[in-house]
Amino acid sequence: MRAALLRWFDLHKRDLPWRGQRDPYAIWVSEIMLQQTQVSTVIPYYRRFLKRFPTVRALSAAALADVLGQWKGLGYYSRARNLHRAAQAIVAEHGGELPRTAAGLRELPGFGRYTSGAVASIAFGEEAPIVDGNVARVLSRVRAIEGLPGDKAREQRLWAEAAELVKGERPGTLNEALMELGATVCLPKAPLCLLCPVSAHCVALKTGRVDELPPAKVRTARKRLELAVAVCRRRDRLLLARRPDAGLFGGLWELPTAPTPDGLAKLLGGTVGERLATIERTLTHRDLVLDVFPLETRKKLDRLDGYTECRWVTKAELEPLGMATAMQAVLGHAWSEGTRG
DNA sequence: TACCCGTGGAA
DNA sequence: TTTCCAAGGGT
Repeated sequence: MRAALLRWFDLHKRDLPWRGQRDPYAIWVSEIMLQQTQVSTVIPYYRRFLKRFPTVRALSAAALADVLGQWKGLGYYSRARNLHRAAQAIVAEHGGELPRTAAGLRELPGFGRYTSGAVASIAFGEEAPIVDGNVARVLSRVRAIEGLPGDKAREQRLWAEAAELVKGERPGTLNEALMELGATVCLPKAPLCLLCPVSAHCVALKTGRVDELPPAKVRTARKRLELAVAVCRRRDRLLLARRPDAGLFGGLWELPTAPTPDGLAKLLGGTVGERLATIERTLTHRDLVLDVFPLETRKKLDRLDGYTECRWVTKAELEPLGMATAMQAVLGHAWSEGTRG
């Protein structure tokens, strides 16, 4: 099975920008960006990021605000904060070089079990196993491993199988091959078993259970989160505020937000006008509803309760700030509203 | 352990 | 339109 995977990968692997070079830093960046994010989404971000921050030292010397600005729109922003923190730790404690083992990497922020194994195997050739969504699906089928995602016995079995499989020549390539197979052949629905290099080893195929393995994750219903957002303007500037580092949209900039319009008046003073727009966004676990209001106030507003800092910015100054996609949609309305009257 | 954290592609 | 879920980690 191992030989079949490697042979298949050598012939059929996609040509991706982080393949074909051994810079551990570049491999690391790609692994972080690819967490819960599809390849096609990552590619432009990866290129821009490596151009802007070409080395660990360059990243560690950058301001977090610039890193979050580069990450804008990619989601799961704690990844960017942890990447930056880890770069600083690598410079401060490891002479600017990534630790070369999974165990060493695991100590750094943002390196969990998967990412440590991925970087250690792909960049440094360690026989370190990985189990991501792709590998879990492939191994569930090939070995007919039962249980729901998250089930402890199932996870343990998957990691044990992955650990067994990675031993031997080219462990990093073997890991990449498993993921590539899951991403392009062993698909969640309607897998392409006729094209699969390991179909002869696949218990699920042999027993007609490909469609029932692995079982879908049980998902809880999304919660509705409705917020009032203030468009507070002075000449050609809007009032922006930066959220605390932890939690939803952590460390990102936004128009000041409160649970209700009254809450906005309390936060900013002044008078709330008629609703300008409502923006709805669906996140994995939330239905986000943003009601946008104009607000006029004469208060000084050089700081705001619940925010790390705030700033009056022009459209040009706003461009590089880290910001969630939902808030960028709100800003579209805010600027167009201003040019009208 | 259970829950939190974004976004977009695909069917 | 809705649902799934993607190279997961932190708390």
